[in-house]
Amino acid sequence: MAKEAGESRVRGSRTGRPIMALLDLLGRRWSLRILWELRNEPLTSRALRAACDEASPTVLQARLTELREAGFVELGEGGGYGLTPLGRDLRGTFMPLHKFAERWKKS
Amino acid sequence: MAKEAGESRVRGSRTGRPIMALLDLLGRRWSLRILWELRNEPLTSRALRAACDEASPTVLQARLTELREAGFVELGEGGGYGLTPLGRDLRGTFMPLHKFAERWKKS
DNA sequence: TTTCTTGCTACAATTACTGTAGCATCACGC
DNA sequence: GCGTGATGCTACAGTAATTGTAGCAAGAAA
Repeated sequence: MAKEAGESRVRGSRTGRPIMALLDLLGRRWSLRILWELRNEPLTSRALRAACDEASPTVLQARLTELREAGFVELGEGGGYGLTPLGRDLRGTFMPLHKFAERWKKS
Repeated sequence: MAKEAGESRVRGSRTGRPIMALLDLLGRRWSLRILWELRNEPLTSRALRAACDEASPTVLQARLTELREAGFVELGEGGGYGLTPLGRDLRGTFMPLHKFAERWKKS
């Protein structure tokens, strides 16, 4: 699907603004969750699926492909999905969501 | 759908962990985009729709309802949707996405 | 009372996702 | 070599979510 960062056939905005492409990609089902579950260590496709409440392998596979094409996730040589340096960069930007979620719970 | 923060019938995880509920809510189509478009000022439902590339009012309305129930968005008295204090708090946590998106584009 | 704009809904068509099953490949123990 | 188990990944029918278009009721002007 998306082939290069910030361009290409992205649902919604086609203005080329990378933030739109990013919001679109992250707004697909399981995208955020996958990045979240990979935040600490790489996981095999099956471990990842278990972490994602046994979500359908069909979507997970689709999301993983998209996230790989986006350059956020990679498949290690010995198997197992992990974050790329760029993916770790992205992780850094939404790790604060964790603390926000706690604040949210209290409201 | 969701009625209170961090609980209730949330797709995916039912562990009660608020981060899961948050990732699920934000992972629905147009959720992130709506919050993004409201980041600066309140918008009327129609202005919001225009900002969201004329997305279907059906989904937008559904997302707005969910985001309102989550306490992130509110409908002002004179009309127009805006972020609540909690919503502005949330906005703060993913505003860095903008800069990340720029870095991403360059990769 | 006509003409806006507002928030919001109906509904059929289309797309996305789910759940289950299973394949091909590789490494291991034997 | 032959089973056993794990890996990444795919097929496919059923279900749920989203799209696109049209339109409604209420309020504010004019």
